[in-house]
Amino acid sequence: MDDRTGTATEVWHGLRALVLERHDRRKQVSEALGMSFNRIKALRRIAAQPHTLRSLAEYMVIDAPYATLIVDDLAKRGLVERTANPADRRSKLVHITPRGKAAADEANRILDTPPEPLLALPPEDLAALDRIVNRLLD
Amino acid sequence: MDDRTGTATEVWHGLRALVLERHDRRKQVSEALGMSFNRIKALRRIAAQPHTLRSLAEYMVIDAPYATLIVDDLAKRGLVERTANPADRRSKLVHITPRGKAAADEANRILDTPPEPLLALPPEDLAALDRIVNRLLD
DNA sequence: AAGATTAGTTGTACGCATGTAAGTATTTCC
DNA sequence: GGAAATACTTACATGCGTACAACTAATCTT
Repeated sequence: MDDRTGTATEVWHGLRALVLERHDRRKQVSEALGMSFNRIKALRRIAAQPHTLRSLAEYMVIDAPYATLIVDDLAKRGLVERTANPADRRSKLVHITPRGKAAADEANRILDTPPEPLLALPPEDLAALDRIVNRLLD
Repeated sequence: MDDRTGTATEVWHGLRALVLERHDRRKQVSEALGMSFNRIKALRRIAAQPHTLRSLAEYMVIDAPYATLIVDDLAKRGLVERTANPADRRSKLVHITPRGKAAADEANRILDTPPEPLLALPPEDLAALDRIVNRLLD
């Protein structure tokens, strides 16, 4: 392993530690909303835009029966609703309810709040990080 | 939200996307080793150094019965062994076997390999990222 | 030495994630 | 118009993660 790969490995290790260990909020948000993280993931997705069960399943990388089960659960909680899809009467559009929107907002608030050390970074470091992360996502 | 917080939020979002979505290897490593990610986490920890069940449970943030279950499973696979703890005969030391070490190495190889975009970064960006990530971990 | 504490195990229970099979309604393809 | 494909649902099975109660063995406290 050359020096370059060594540094990259160290950086990758650090990034994983930050996101998966040091500042993981998945348990916190699950407890706050009283549902599994997978339910929350589906809820946030539906809050962003209505989905058919099929497109939701694709996004979540789950099978159709499990998508049905998750939407059933969210609907039972009053957070989403199934409506007819005018474009294809086989499928149904799942969209967010006001209560669901509030719950999704709360989840996003918890998940998206940057960790304190990130806010404490010198402005030039934060700017550099922003630029580099965006490059990595390209 | 001021500009600073806005940038930090965007960065945090990007970091989460990189680690949790774009380059998540947890499923891959689970399939490669034929065991759940939690088993692999315990295996890697024991490979790094022997642990009592108690210290393993503490590290994993699980309760004692589940620690017993995980170690039972790893032992059944021939990856770890329980030995007497000379310092305290109530407890047992769980240490890695040669086969377990090989499995842990394989898991680490998969998990620690930096994503391609990280390796493709200009050297000065990689160095800056290394410095900033280490600062975030302080 | 007796009682309290600690380490580990066993059993039991429940929710969640995942997969498979089978069925209905609707649409698409020929 | 009939066959095939698609969207969704229902039912069932299994492994995993989490929690709690009860138990044994060893150690610590006083």
